[in-house]
Amino acid sequence: MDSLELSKIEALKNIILEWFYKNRENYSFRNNRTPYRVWISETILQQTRMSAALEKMENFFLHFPDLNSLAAAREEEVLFAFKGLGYYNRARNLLKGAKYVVSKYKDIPSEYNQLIEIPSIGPYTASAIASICFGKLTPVIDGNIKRIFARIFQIEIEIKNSLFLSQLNLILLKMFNFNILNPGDLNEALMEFGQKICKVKNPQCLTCFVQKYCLAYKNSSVNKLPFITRPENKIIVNWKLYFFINNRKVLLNQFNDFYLLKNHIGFPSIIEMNDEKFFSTHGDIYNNFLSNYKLHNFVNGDKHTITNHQIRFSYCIYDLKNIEINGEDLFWCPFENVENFLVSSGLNKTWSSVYDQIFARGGT
DNA sequence: AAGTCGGGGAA
DNA sequence: TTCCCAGACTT
Repeated sequence: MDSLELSKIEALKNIILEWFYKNRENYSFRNNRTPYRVWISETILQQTRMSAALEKMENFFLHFPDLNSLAAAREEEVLFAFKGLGYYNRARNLLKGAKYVVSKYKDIPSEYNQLIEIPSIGPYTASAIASICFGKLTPVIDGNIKRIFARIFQIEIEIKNSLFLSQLNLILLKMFNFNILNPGDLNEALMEFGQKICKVKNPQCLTCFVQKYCLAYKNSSVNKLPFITRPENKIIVNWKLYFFINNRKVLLNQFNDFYLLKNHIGFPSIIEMNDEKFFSTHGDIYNNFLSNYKLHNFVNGDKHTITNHQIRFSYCIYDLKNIEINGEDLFWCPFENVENFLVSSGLNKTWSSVYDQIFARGGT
């Protein structure tokens, strides 16, 4: 039985690798594969669609072409290079990681056990760097890998269950235990197979070259696998924004411990959800406006999603001419520079439409 | 072990 | 509308 399993795993490995070498995409991040570039590209790809990641990756490398330039950066610069990508702690942790590597190693180490100690690098990224850059036999586990093996081997266990992971690791251990010339290629082949053929929706089973090995196909359970528990419904959030205008400048607010987008720069805000309220600032602006926000007329703006929050933006515009502002977390910013401070897509979208309105009525 | 953290493309 | 993606970190 075990020998049958082994020969099946070896056949799978060979057939997927063969497909990969004929059909692999020429993604830009596959050029010039230094450990630094692999680290950054794999981090940007986390939980991010390929097309979106590809656009932003080159921009990041333009700002920070190598380890030392990243390690020397300010956090706001790194955050801004991550503009629109989401999960912004990835950016902060990249900076922490770069500083850590520079101080401890000077360059990125080659062993999995060293890599995983680096901030921002978890099991997936450590395995990716070790295999792609250093030829280590470290299988990566991402959503693709979980899906294709759950299907091929009919693993009917919820993917967050540790039992699922142990079964998957057993298979991967066998697959990566053969004489493999380039384990990095195998990792990428498995992921690309999941991305292009064994897709979440509309898997290409009828023409799939793995079909005869696939238990889920045999048992018509492809669309039921893998087992994934659905997250709860999104929390409805009302996010009220104040746009204070004065002489073609708008008042920006450094969020500190706000409810969402912590440490981002935005506009003075109130977040309402159920019976809870959160205020983005607590100085004069809070006393004169935010504390009595229900007296003001807010106009509905865009909808936006942040992880498990469904956000409804609304806003009002005030001319704050001749009013002094106190608060270390507040500052005036010329209209044309605002987009250099906003990182989140939701705030960018809202500012863009508000700016258009102000411009349409002649500016302020 | 469970909760947190963005955004957008596809169906 | 709903789903979920080349995950890591905190609690």
